[in-house]
Amino acid sequence: MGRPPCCDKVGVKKGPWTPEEDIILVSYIQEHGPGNWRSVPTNTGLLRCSKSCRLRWTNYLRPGIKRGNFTPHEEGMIIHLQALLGNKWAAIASYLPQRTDNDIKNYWNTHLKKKLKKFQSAMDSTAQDSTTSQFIPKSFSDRKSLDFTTESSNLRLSQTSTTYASSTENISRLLEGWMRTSPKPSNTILLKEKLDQDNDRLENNDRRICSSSVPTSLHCYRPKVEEEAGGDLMSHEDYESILPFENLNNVVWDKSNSDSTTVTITKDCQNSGSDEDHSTILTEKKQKSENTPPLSFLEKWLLDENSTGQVEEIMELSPIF
DNA sequence: AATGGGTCCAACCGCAGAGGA
DNA sequence: ATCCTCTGCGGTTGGACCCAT
Repeated sequence: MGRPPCCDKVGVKKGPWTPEEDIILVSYIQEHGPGNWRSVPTNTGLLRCSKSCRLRWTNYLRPGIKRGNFTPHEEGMIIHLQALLGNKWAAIASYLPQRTDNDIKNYWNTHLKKKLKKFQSAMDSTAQDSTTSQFIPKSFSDRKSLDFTTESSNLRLSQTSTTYASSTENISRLLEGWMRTSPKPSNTILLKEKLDQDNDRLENNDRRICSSSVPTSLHCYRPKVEEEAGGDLMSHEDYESILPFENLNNVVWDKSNSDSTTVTITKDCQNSGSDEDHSTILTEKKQKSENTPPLSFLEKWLLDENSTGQVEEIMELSPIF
């Protein structure tokens, strides 16, 4: 009785996209802008369903997507945000605007889960003789789906790009210029506005975080740089400057409430010239679990921009553990 | 060189929510 | 209120690739 799958029509092509298809899709979007995906296959002659076109654009062809290896800092952010938010990849991706949720999800499933599992097992093995196990966030230790494979996934980190992957990167680069001058898509809203809304929600929600308070799909409302109308659109620099975690300089754990722990993460907005409205990037009210410390050293280094070396160190999981 | 197993990731699937008619 | 379309999201998978034998 359910709706038939959207892509099961006869004649609808599946499988990897070819460069020719990408060019057709990109050309069409250059002309009409993203959106109204239903009409894309019809108008372009692409033998793809609308959903496939949207996904291809969102995950690969859209300008501003960073491909290639994740930096240790990005890894740390993903690990921390995953611990905070769970598998809310879109929400996590909103804090890494250059990465897609699909990318982050894949990276988590293929790399980080294993690393964390190794880390956890290593910590478990030393838990008997010390209190170090308390440093593992409960959110990590509760993860049930972590698989325990210990193969050397790092060896494959650099293998990813195929020739065609680099060609899509080139298409994205080409589009960068277009995005700077094209009219604003209908679904684009100001990031500032969005953050204000999020902050308002946070205020109204007793400054506690919930999944809906996290800006989702930030890509969709990433402001255009050098927007023609000027107005209060942010510059690219402003936009980058308010990215959460980029300049974290203050992490406050509020334990005043005995039933919960609230962490408020703030950053300097030195570049934006405004340090009040957007300074509170992420406020979380975590349910306080039995022995979970409010801020483990692990979380701290994840949040500490200057701890990249430590991130790499722990990520490499030296035999010390 | 052949091949079999392991790994990775691009793409697909199915569901749910939003919004309009 | 209901239906339909569009879009977003998270989970899953198939094929390509790598490596050891």
